[in-house]
Amino acid sequence: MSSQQLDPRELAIWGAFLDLWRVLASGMERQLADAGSSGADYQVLVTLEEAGHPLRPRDIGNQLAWDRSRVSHQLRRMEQRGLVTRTSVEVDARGTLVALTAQGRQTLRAAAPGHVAWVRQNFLRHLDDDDAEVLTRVAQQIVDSLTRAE
Amino acid sequence: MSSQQLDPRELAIWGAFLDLWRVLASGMERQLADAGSSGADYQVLVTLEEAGHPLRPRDIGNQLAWDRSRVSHQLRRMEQRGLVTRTSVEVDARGTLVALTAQGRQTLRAAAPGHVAWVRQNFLRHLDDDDAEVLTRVAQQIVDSLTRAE
DNA sequence: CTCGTGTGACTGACCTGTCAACAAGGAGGA
DNA sequence: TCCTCCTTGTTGACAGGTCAGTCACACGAG
Repeated sequence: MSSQQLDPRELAIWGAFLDLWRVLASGMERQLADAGSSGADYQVLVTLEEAGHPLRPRDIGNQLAWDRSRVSHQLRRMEQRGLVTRTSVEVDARGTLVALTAQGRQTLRAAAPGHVAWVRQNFLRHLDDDDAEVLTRVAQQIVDSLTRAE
Repeated sequence: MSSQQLDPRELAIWGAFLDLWRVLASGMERQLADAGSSGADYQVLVTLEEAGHPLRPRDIGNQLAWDRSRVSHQLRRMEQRGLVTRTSVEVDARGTLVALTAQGRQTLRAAAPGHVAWVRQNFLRHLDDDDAEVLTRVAQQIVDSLTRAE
């Protein structure tokens, strides 16, 4: 029942999931690279575009569940590449406002359709309604459980 | 049918999966760090232990689906930390043999039970037989599809 | 034999992510 | 006011990963 090793049935499930994880991660990253972006850049760009207005690093971090340090490093790199700007004008003197540049918006527009098509083609297409229900329910349950446990 | 955005139903599925991915990755990495290891170290240690004898970097790479460069960097770091040794004695003069050290074996023994328990507690526990069947089937199908497409 | 091609492994440059430390600004109570 | 504590954001050091380039060797065709 609780040995030191996963039994074959457990291993088949967990191994299949790990393989899925690996090929989806590398495939998605490759697709975004072909479109001139990257996973991290894309997530930040989408977050800013959907908000419709400049955001503080804190809000980006909350949205993506990234820690402050990661957000800061990522924004510095994206600023150097001309995708976003940071301005310190703010009510809270600690704060920074991060805004999309024209180039950032254009990078997002160039990458988004291919990304959406990739997700449909390589993930959603393989799920019928019942599969999708199972996957969504299980995923939410695991996320809830792990999030509450923190 | 094929708009530029994911519709709400698609987004619920894909978003749930991305969240699952994120919490499992960070949780698993944290658990292994608490046990004195890391995801990359652990995979290499398990591969070597299960083989039961020293392996060549090529074989480790094939087993884990890592490229040669990644394997080489990882082994260099693990050798510096005393987890493995590399010896150049070999029939094929290009080859290297990678072996576990006592410390490597001990690190694995210290990490394995907690890792297995973590996978059961945070992943397998949430899947009944039907869920597991759906997940395994879908994962294999997606992996096959993406692997063949390379 | 030797030439060409493929394989095994390493390295350096560079990008990404985590952690710990830090600086500096708010916010509230004694 | 002053003290304390929390929040925001940055940075440096480091582990991890990808990519391109390099070197040595293996091996079959001719």
